[in-house]
Amino acid sequence: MKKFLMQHGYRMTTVSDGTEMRKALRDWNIDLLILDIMLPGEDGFALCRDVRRTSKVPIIMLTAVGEDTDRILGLELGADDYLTKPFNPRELLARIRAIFRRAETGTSEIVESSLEKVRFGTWVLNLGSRELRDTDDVVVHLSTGEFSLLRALVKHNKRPLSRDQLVDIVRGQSSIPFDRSIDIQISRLRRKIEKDAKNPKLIKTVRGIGYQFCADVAPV
Amino acid sequence: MKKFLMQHGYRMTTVSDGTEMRKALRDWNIDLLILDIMLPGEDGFALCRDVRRTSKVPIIMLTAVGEDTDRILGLELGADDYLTKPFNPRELLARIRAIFRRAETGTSEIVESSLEKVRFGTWVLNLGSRELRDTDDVVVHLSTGEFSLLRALVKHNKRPLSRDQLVDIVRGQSSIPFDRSIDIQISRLRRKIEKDAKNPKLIKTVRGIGYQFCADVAPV
DNA sequence: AGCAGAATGCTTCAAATTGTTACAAAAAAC
DNA sequence: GTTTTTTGTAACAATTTGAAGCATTCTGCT
Repeated sequence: MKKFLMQHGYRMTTVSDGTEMRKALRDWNIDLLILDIMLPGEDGFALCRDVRRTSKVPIIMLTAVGEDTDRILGLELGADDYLTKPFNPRELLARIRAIFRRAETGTSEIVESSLEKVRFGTWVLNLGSRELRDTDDVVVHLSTGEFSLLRALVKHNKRPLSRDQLVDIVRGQSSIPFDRSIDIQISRLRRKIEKDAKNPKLIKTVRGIGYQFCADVAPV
Repeated sequence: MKKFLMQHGYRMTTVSDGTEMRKALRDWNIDLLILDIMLPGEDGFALCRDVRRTSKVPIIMLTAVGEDTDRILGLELGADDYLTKPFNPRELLARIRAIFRRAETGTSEIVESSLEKVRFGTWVLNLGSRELRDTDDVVVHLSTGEFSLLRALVKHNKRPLSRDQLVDIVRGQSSIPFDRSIDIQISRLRRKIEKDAKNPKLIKTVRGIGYQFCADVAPV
């Protein structure tokens, strides 16, 4: 499964018990947790409830038993989805995508509405009114695409995003091979928000990966 | 199912085909859509894809066939979850709760019936008398179409609306291809309510999508 | 170092999208 | 029936965007 998902563009970390899981959650930026119910030591339900106490990371639970009660228990404990073994790997893929799509749309809307403005560097970005202002309150006009791109980068602050991911977020579709449009949008965005576009401090290039928003982002 | 869910505290509206569904989505603030695949006329997949084009409302799909491909198709088309008939009503309830937990929200949509007047920017819009006044109480005359358009935008405050949606709301019919009439109405509306029609602060264009009302809207 | 190949930056330009004006048709008011 | 208002069409202007292509930078290697 790890191999399959990595082939489809996800970075994976596998762990073998609850202790390792907690370590991984602490050491990495985990975006999604796939959790089996049958485990050595603590079972999946216990881990799920435990994770939910401190984190909102999406959880998909796997179970060999297709009992209704198990499904209900998992969902009540805070799992986001569940899958009965044996399952079609493509269905797992579809469910992962569904969760991430939700994370882009549904969840982020909440975050956005409660998190109306963010500050980074000398800028304040208003996510509701789509306005970017510097500390003197001067508005810098961003085109629709520039705003979308900046919003995506800021939202995934401190994480490198691949061009594919960015195209997906900004245009809502997967990119064609050799698509360079993101590079150009990045270039235009840098020209507007970087003091020195040659030495970008906010949007850095991660060679071989994509781009990463590096400044601290704070709610206003 | 309607009765069951209403007993558990949800308000429900049931419809019998795609046309009724679209009308309900337009006329109500729908928080969640439960969609059967087997339907008269367009099937659930078609409706799901169609809804996703314009809305992010969570969708749970129901199907009698437990085929993997069906599940995958539904999720790929933008459904948020999926349930095989026959199902335990409590599982449906658990999944509905899971979705609402993910999207714990008071949507920013204004409930029309309960609101007589709203304030945004320097304006107060009286939805009953259809009057727009500035802070000096000076009435700015809006034509029928302009008022409808403004009301639609304000109601779906902070969400981009496509031209199709807007035509649909304003004229009650779907638009012909390449209909630019909304653009012109937007232009006329901006001339009346924006301080600087060249740099709109209230009604912004979302390229490739439509228009979005960006100002904060508060009940008066 | 120096070099080749790959990845990224950026300019130019054309296509697509959107904004706006002028004017005519349609509707409403008188 | 006439006048006024509203609305849509056509046309053109402005903006935004992405493709092509070359320049630049980076990486691994000698």
